[in-house]
Amino acid sequence: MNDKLDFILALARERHFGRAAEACGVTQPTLSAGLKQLEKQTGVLLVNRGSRFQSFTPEGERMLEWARRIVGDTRAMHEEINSLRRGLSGRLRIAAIPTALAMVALLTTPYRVRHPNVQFTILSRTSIEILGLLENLEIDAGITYLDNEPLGRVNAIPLYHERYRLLTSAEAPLGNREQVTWAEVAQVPLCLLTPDMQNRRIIDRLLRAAGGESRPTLESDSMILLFSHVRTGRWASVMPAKLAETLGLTDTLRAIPIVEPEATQTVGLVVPSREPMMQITAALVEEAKRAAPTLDN
Amino acid sequence: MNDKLDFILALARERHFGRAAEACGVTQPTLSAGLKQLEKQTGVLLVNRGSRFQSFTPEGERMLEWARRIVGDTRAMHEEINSLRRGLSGRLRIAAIPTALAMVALLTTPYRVRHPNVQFTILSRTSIEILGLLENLEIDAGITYLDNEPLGRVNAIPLYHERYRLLTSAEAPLGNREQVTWAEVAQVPLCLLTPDMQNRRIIDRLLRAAGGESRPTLESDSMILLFSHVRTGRWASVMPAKLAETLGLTDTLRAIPIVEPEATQTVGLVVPSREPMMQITAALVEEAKRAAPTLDN
DNA sequence: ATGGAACGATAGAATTCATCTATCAATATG
DNA sequence: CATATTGATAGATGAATTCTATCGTTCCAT
Repeated sequence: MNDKLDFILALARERHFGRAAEACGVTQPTLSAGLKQLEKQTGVLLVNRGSRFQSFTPEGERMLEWARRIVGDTRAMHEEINSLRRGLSGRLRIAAIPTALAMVALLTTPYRVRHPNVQFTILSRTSIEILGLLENLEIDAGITYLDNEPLGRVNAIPLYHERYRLLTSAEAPLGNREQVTWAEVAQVPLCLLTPDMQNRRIIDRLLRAAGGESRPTLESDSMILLFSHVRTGRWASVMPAKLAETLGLTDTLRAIPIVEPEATQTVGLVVPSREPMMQITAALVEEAKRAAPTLDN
Repeated sequence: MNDKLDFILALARERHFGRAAEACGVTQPTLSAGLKQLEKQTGVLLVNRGSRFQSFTPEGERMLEWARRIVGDTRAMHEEINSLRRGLSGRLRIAAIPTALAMVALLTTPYRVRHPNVQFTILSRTSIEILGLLENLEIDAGITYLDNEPLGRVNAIPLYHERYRLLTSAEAPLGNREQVTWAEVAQVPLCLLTPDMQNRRIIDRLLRAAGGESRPTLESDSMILLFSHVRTGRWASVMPAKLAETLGLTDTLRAIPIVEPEATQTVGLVVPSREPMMQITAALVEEAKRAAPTLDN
């Protein structure tokens, strides 16, 4: 009867019977029947439905909470038993904000040395999406901003402080400066992430605080796209220092510190706060604690 | 697949396939098949068996840990969903040490006023057994000594301090005293609990510390039996003050404080330390916290 | 209004899965 | 050495799950 809990988790994710069924690898009538069975067993309506999925009832919400925990524990159990047999193995699912993607390798590389049988899935997501995925057990860990959004029921391990650089060609206006102010940056046409990204919202906030306005010439949800534009020498962008370094600077491409204020954002690892942790996740937390001191130059 | 976890819990309790099967309400082959299925699924041997149950493998022990948690959470989930519908209901299973049995009513009575639909099962057990039952989810809460045994993964709520009285007829030797010493008590023939009870071991320890020896004339595992003997006026016993009061004193039956030292033992409620608690258990904890200040005169 | 698409519920058939009874082999016990 | 106990195995039965196919609503665009 406990495997039906997968159904209600999937339904919470998809908010759609058909898609939830597909996600569970069953047909839609099967999922419908499973939910109906849960409802019959508890004697309570779990889902408000009228020709389509509407919402969970309060009882459904509570069951959802428990289901997350129980399903998570069940997975953790199997994972741990497996580990006892042949060391840490399985697939570690991570989601990171785009600006942090470049540094994920600094965690995964030493991780892989220690635990060669673990496979990785790494997704690029917004900070909000990351928290949702964590909540729904669709990922094991996230890398995101720790300061702004309320994080929910997760453990956070700070990794480094994001510092901002104006990324621009040496020939462009401001291109020869040792540092620039946010007020000056506000005057430059920029390539920035789309507004659903927290990085963009942070930069917008800093620009506004400096009396400027954010009117980016170009928006994208891909850092690679932004960077490739800047690299032509005809565009400019604001990027975290670490990312700019990773992507590579040239003589003509400069990353100029932005001051007044010298803003920083804490970026860190977030994992579900469950006791005990899945070993595969615990090992990542270990790696993060090991790496953190060396990251923050 | 998750309902098979019941099997391994039962097997841990009974250490016997047949009895475990009976406890689960299935036949022995069913339980055997269920375990074999778990082993096939995880690919690990869980139980060492050679013509009979021997032990769990390390992997089995780990799965046992998880199974306790998962099964407990599953129960808690159903219980909570039920509560949302028609208030707190279900059966609250408590085990208490014999000397604390009399005061259980001080918790259950106000509990019942607040939650009339909850039924009770109350068992008399030794302190050791109580911890085992808690561990195996066979009871929801225990009432036992908090000071001595290591408690394990439980939350403890102190209720009161047990103080000791010599229970004896007024005509007997020492019967006219306002207080007696442990050394004096050691000289009297006593009715005491059997040595598997912690209360007995505590008293033995106190008697020995006073230079005496414990040679009780009569042993029993039932407080009622002890008390009924004392009541005849021809026997004496050492009992917690609270218990003596509850059972009722008469002109000829006196409860004399024992000093040098004036020993006390903390008695309290213990519940599984799981987050969140089952509501039915949480309500008992509330009751305990409410009652505790008024209990310790 | 009306036709069509999307969504979830329902019915009935096929099949898988769990459980039972009966029995066996191995081991412990006297 | 005889017997009882314990857990594994085999085959039959029955229950439960899942599937395919279809239906009734609702929503939306024409």
